[in-house]
Amino acid sequence: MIIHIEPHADTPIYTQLTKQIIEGIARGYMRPGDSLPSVRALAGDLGVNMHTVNKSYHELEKRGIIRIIPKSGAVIQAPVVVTQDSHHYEHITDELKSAIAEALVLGIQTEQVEELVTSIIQDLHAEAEKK
Amino acid sequence: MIIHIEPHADTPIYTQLTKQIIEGIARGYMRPGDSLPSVRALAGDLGVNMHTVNKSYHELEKRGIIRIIPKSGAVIQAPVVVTQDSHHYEHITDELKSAIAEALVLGIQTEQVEELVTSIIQDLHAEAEKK
DNA sequence: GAATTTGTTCTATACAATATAGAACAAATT
DNA sequence: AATTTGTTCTATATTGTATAGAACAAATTC
Repeated sequence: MIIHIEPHADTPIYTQLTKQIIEGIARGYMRPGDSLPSVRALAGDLGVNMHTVNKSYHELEKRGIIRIIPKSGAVIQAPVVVTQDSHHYEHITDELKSAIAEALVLGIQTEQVEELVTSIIQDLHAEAEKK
Repeated sequence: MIIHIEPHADTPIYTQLTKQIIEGIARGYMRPGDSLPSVRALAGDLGVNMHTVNKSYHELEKRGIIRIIPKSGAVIQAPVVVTQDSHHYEHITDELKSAIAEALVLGIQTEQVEELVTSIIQDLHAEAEKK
C-alpha cells in the first residue's frame, strides 16, 4: 500500500498517516488480521521519525481500528458492532456533522450531500471488491 | 445563539468557535446578511482573547462562509452555487471521506452510514424550519 | 540458546502553533 | 466629536509536533 506524506502540510504527519491507513483499510488494501509494519520499518520507508509512526499507531488503537500487542506488533482489528452510545459512534457523528453543516451552509443541497456520500462510499468500495 | 467553549479541550478554541458558528448558521440561528458580533464583543462574552476570535472569523472567510468588511464588521454570506472543482467542494469531500472511511472500518454498514447522514441533516434542518 | 527485532520509556532539542496581553492606527459608525 | 471597528505590531507563555539517541525487556527468529 502506497502512503504519501507531505512534511510541510498544515496537517501533522502523524494525522496524515492515521487517515491514510484508515482509508487503506476501507479500500481493502489491508484486511482485519493483517499486521502493520513495525514502527521502525515504516518510519524508515516514509523518512520520518519512529516516534511519529508510534503516535499514529496509538491514535489508531484509541479509535478501535488496530490492536497493539506489546513487544510484538500492531494488528488490524475485526469490525465490531458499533452501538450508538459508544464513543466511537459519537466521534464519527461529530465529524460527519461538521462536514455536513459546512456543506449546507455553502449551499450544497440535501440531495447533493446524500449523493456525494453515496459516491464516496462507492469509491471506497470500488477496489475492495477486486481483492 | 449560545456558544460554549472548552478552554482545555484538545481542539483549539478558534476551531471550536468556527465549527459552532457554522452549525449555528446551518440550524438557522443566524441567516445570510446577518452581522456577527464584533471580535471584541464576542471575545468578551466568551472570556477569550480578541485575536482568537479574529482568527476564527478569518478562517470562516477563507471557507467562504462570511465576508469581512474592513473597519466595519463580518457578514454571513449568501449561499452560492458550489461547483465540483472549487476548493470548497474538495474540502467538504475530504472531510466526508475521512469520516466515512473510519465508519466503514469500524463496521458501520453502508446503509447505516447513509441513514446517519440523513438523520444529521434532518437534525440540522429541524429548528431552521421554525424560524 | 544466541541474535535480532519488537514496542516502550526516557532525556533532549528545535520549531511551530496556540493563546494571551497591550498598544497604536486609521477607517467606519454613532 | 466620540466611539467602535478591524488591523497591525511587539511580546510572552504554554503546548504540540517532530526529530534524535539511548536503553530496556519481551517477543521473535535463526
